[in-house]
Amino acid sequence: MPQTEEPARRATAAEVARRAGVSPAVVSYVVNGGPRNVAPGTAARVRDAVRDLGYRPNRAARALRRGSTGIVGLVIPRVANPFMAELSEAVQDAAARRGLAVLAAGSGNEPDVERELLQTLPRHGVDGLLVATVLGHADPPPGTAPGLPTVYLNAPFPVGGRCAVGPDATQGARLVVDHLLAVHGHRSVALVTGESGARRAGARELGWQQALAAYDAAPGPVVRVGWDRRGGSAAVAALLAGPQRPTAVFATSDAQALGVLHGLRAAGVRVPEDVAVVGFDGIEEAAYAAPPLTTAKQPVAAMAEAALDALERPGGPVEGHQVLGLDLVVRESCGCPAPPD
Amino acid sequence: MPQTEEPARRATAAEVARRAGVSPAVVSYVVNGGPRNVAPGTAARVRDAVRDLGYRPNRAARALRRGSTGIVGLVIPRVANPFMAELSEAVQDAAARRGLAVLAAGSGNEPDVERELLQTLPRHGVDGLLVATVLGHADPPPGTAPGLPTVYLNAPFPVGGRCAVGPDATQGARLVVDHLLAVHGHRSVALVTGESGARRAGARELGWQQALAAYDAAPGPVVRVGWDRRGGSAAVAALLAGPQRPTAVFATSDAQALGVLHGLRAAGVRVPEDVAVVGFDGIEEAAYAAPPLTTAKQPVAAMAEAALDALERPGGPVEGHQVLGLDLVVRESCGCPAPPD
DNA sequence: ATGAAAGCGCTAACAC
DNA sequence: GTGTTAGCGCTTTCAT
Repeated sequence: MPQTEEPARRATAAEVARRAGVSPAVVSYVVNGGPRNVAPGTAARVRDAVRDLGYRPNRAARALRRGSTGIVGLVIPRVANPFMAELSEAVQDAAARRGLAVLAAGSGNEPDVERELLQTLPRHGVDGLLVATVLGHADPPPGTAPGLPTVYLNAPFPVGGRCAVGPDATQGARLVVDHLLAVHGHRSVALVTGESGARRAGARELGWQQALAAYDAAPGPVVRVGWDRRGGSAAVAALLAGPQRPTAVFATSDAQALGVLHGLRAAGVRVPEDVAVVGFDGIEEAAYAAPPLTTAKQPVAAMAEAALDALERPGGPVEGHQVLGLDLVVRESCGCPAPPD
Repeated sequence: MPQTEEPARRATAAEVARRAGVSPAVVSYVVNGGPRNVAPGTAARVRDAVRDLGYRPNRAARALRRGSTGIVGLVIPRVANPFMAELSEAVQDAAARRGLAVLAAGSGNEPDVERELLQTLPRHGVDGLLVATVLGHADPPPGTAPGLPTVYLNAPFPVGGRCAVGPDATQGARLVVDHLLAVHGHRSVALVTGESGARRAGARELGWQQALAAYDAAPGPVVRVGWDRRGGSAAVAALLAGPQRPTAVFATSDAQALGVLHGLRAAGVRVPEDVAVVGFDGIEEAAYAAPPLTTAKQPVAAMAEAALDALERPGGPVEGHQVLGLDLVVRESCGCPAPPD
């Protein structure tokens, strides 16, 4: 066992100070790089002592004293929702770059649970809160602890009186639907989207309408289902039952689009030959669908950065709505050819 | 604005005490239900004051005093890994039931980052650590902070000197491969698994070998690739290139299996007609693959519960390895018929 | 049954 | 440039 045995009990700043022959204040100055200067020699002695003792500042004490913990809370519907998982990862990465840790909590899509999370997370001493809802952001938004910096993430619309960042959902929707119309000549494009009432559906729905309008195409059938794969799968019956079957489908989330693909396959309908399908989100899974899904990719990394920027802004996040553009990712489900090997 | 305006600054125990006409000690007794008794009338007054003031104990102060935070750390490779997302969700749910919060951090599959996380997470004041690696658990395991309760999650093998809980990976692998052999009569089953050196591959590989041996079938080709979809996809070339093409493929993760499906489709090979494919993990996505994937479902909820039980055990987690069984989930990729509608 | 008071470990204002 | 010291808000021992 050549390994140096670390002390079971953690060293305190006072112990470091004693060992370095200085006062605890100086230890603090050195560890935190301020607020007062320390002579180079002294600082070196302190750093040695810190190393020798394996000293790590006690987070709780620091938090108590400073009133901040270096932890941000993240409220999402479900981590197992693939898009939310990718967004979470982006948030974690961005947070890690800033020396912040992320306390994530899933609401299970339950507004009540979400409301409760907004109460309990602050109790865990988070410095700020990132709230990403699928259900759509109610107006007024559910109250977060007053005084706790909060930014709404993945918000397609402004959130009354709050700071929000999100995708330019209308632009993204227009992008994929326009592709269907312009490149593949579709004129009957169905919409598969979330339960009505969710404001989030609105922005994507609007993009679909706008794209259609630009080509003088009448809106195809609209079917409202859950935001997940199961919802998309369930939508297929309605899609196929209508008087005239649409030639293309725009699903407002990739999960729904994947469900649509699944349902279509079970029904023996070929994609893209019989019906073209496009999604929205740009999750990794979409690239591995059969056929690979054409979709609009959300700028998750940029959204995460923007949200943390807003959260860390001195003076707190400022009311407003920052939207980021999406990119079109063309694959085969729209009817485009597979890329040459 | 009928809403009661909450005070911007949080109420302290002292304020509650003043309002209830008692001492801070009594507030603590009431809030924590101990360690001393309080007269019912007094307790009621305190509870009223707590409600009126919207009092929430300051976590940092409590943590400082008690030396525990109610936060457990979770180290995973990537949240965007679908299986890890489902495992995370299970951990979060189980933790929430116990009043614990989860601080999750992804290592991006980098052993160095993981080692670093094991150092930094404790600094954030977590009470315990759950470590779930894909890379396989090195022996000896990377050192966590001494004295910090740690349990290895998703560990298919015992972790030297540590507490570990994981799937009975060998049994799970046997389950799916046996299905291929017994029900569908395959005798040439290829293995798609992770980079060699990862001990985790071993358990699943062993199950494959055992199932084959039980039927006197020779081991099919083995191809080692990354644990993700891309790995599975990349494995296809090797699978198809061999002297005699296997009639079935066992991929040791669903992600790999999904990649195999993708690669096979691109190569124009039909599943299950030309080649059967089975996976391992039981992620939601598998149900929506084309064709829907037959797989072994990991008991994520039970593993999460077991891990937290171990973590919370008075006296700390105890060395050992607890394995939980998997269930066979039969779908179409093995050659079984689609369930009647 | 209740209160007074010490102190968890750290930071930063203030004194030298 | 460095030391002294007063708390941050809470829990809990000890005294009443």
